[in-house]
Amino acid sequence: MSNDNPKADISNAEFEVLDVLWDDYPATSSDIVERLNQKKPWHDKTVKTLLSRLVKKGVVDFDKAQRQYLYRPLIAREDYTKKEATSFVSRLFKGKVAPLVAGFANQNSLSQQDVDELKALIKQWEQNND
Amino acid sequence: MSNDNPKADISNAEFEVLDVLWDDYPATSSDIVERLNQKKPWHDKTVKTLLSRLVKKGVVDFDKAQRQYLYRPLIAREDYTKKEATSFVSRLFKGKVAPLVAGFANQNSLSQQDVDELKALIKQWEQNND
DNA sequence: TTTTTAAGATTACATGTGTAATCTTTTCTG
DNA sequence: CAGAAAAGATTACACATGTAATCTTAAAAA
Repeated sequence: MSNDNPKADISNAEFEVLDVLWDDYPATSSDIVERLNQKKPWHDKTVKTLLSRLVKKGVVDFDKAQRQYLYRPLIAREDYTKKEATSFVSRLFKGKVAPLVAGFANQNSLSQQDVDELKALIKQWEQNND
Repeated sequence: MSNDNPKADISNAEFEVLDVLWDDYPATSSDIVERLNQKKPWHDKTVKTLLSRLVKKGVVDFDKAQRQYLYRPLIAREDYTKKEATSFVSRLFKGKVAPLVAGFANQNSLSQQDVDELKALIKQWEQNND
């Protein structure tokens, strides 16, 4: 069954499942359980429940392969994270990213690599907006 | 009653209340309701409930002034947003801010001002980490 | 072929959350 | 002073979420 308009929010636990699914798919529920168990000691029944909820919410779908299901995400990780980031920044920082980055900076959570990447982004941006 | 270790998560609705409280405090519940109503059509009973929950969670406290309460936050907005941002970025972007900013950039959500601020942050950072 | 197993479906259940309504008590108002 | 209004406390209630256990069914094993 497919759902063309993914709705509803994805809960924290559901996100963890989606997260490992994004890493590599299609995947069976056992695959997913196994990957999750590298990090979270979740019961396989729990993971199945979360998968079902994701399917019901229209963000994951599956194809049947014998008696197992092969799950795959219906939304791209980048689209999801972009949307979430936008809403997060809008809620907590009035839509401005700089203050968020400032928090990282004054917390010593910025690495040289982060800074290099930010500089590259800025250079790129300036080329497009001269 | 005061609670020295603010625990528990702040829900979305609770955050909205805290958000306007941060804007100016101490404030009575009516003040808060009024400010919120600039944006959200929330019933005053609803706001009271949210305030109570914030108090119970130890993130807001109050002093009695006659029969009204004067509410004030027990945590600073900056501390809260910093913590939330860290956990958000860690969950969705493996802890790296740059990819988050990249999402904004390629979505045309970066303004000249954002870029200026980011450049200033970077300059600052480089001075501290030469 | 009978039995065991394992996949997914269904059910469970406590706690959180959104969204108030009602209750209690204390001050205004007339 | 009696009644109305208003502040906070308590109660309500449906839906979401975390976290599974049980049920059903089909496939694999003996």
